[in-house]
Amino acid sequence: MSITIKDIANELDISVTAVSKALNDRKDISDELKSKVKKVAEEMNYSPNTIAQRLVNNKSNTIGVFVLSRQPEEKIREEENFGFKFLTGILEESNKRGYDILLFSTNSDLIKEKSYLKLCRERKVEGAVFTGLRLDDPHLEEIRNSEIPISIIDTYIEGENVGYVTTDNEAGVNKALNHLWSLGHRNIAMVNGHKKAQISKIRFKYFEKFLKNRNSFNPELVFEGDFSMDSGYKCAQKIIELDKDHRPTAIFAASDLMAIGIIKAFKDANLNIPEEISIVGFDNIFTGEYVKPSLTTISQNAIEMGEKAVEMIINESFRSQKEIYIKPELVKRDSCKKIN
Amino acid sequence: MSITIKDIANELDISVTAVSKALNDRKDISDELKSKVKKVAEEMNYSPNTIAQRLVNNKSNTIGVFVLSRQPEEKIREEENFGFKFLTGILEESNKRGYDILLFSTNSDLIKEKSYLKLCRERKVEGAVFTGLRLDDPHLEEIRNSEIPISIIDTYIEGENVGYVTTDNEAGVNKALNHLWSLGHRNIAMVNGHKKAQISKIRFKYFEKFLKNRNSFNPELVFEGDFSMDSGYKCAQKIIELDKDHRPTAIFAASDLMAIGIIKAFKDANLNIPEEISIVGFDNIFTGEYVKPSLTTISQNAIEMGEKAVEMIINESFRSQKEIYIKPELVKRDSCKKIN
DNA sequence: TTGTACGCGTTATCAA
DNA sequence: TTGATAACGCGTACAA
Repeated sequence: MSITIKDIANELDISVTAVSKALNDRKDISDELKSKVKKVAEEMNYSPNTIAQRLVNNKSNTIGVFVLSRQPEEKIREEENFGFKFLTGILEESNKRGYDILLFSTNSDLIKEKSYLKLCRERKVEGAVFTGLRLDDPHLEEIRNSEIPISIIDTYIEGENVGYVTTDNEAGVNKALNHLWSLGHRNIAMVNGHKKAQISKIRFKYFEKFLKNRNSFNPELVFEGDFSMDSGYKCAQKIIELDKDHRPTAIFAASDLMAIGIIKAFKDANLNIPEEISIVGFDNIFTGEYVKPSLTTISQNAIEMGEKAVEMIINESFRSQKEIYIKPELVKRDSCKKIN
Repeated sequence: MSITIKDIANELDISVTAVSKALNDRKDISDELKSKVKKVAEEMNYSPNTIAQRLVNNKSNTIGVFVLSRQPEEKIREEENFGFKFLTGILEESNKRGYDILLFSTNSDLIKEKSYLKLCRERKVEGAVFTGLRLDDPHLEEIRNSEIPISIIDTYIEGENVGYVTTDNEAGVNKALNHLWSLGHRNIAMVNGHKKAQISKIRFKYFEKFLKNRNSFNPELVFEGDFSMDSGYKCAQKIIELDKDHRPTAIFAASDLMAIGIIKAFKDANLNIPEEISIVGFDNIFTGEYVKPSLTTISQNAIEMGEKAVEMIINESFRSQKEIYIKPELVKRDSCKKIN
């Protein structure tokens, strides 16, 4: 049994009210008593019971976080989990502001039998952050109607209490394609993520727009992966099978993992990169710098995205701004080459 | 204001006690009432208030997790954070067993002004998992004397309620060195982590033992890094500066990040790997497969380590076993070569 | 300035 | 089988 304010009150032979007030530095209590109480509390190694405080204050000071996996679940054990990148920002921002982070896993029974929102409501979290939310998630409608403030990274959902933090995908796609275009590429393929991720649709939209504006869009050069390395590899194989005439000179991949898979496939087919084909990825994961050739990519500031997601929930003024776009950067490395 | 059992009681004109019992499937209540209550609860979209439940049951069902950074803090934003690997295991195991995960960040003010244990006590967590705990941590003594069950990944601390989960470092070091030894290497250097990490000391101990047993230990070939890539790079520079006669033919690095830094340094000095020198890392991070040459390394099963850390806390029988060693594997890739 | 009494939402005890 | 009451630890009107 731990020490409570009652124990302190008994020790000093005063009321629990006095102790509570003293510990909370209320001004309707003498400095003398304050210091006496604090001293004894210290001596007795008292820790306030947050649970009781939360109950009486009707405030949990907690934010729920759902790190779902963008990639297929069976692969997150091997590959870099991009979702955790956001977590760094989420964590620091929350703790800095005095909020606890309650973290939920993807494939727990918890989530399978209870909805995200039920988990949140039961714990009285004051907000929730989602990463990796898919469009075929069974609880989407519920999120839309949430009475709890929610911010979702990389998935836009219309809803009173739902905010959106994402990379400025239009800027990102344009930076990638501008880079390729300026290198002379006119025949550009896209290896996209799966359709269950909204960013796939969005990135495709801007991809299409960019090339259509330049009369260079070819729907046959759009391939669907699932963000994983494997899927990139498989899409690349299809590209390799194309007639030399129809083969694109460059590929824009919607994730670095897929880009790495693509590089692998080309290597396995004894085709050199960037000589045979140029590749641009998306994410700027750590590994991208170390593949051969090193990967040109669009860098997402995942940590800042995590921070903003939290800010949006906590900060009232922020909540009026329900869409936040983080600027991406083009990271030039060696997987692209000027066309001759 | 959310719905409480009181609201349900009013609605049905019965007592809150009856509602509570019905919702908890107590057997001293009629099936008829049970189903009636459950139906109404459903209709009213009732969610139990976990906070109140926890207060009255005096059970938080929560585990605290501290992901501290093994690498220097300023680098975790760029480099792969190995700590998050453990998190996957911790999360799934906890949620599976019905426990919530409360996650704390490294450099929050929270941790700076309050001790880890104070944070835990206030929140009444039933156990805590630490990763990346350093030997110069100011709260070490407090952890040792913790009244709350604690499991620490990769740092052994003697203490009534303190458990230890780690890779079997002796096996790991031996696998690495046996591999090099069998390739003919006799002049082997070590690039270790900083001394603030216990695994550094342990890995060094077995490194020394292995080579002393074979009369091949040379203390001048032991270098101290800090697990980061930079530090590996710098240690490698020192090795490169050595006379050709004294230069080792192989390096064992205590982390893959350092190993990658080493590879970089050698490349920058126009020295080929594995021709000039063989390298074995530790961790098996994702990137290791993609550096050139790909990195031979000792694979840690971080996910299993996370799971065990949680099991140890929750499972009573497990807690009697306070040390758990997870088997590492040698992953042979291209950074080692037979000596001629 | 201090203390009494009540309530937060829930469960447990015991009486009806 | 059901319900009144107390309790968990704390904060807060309001009274003293």
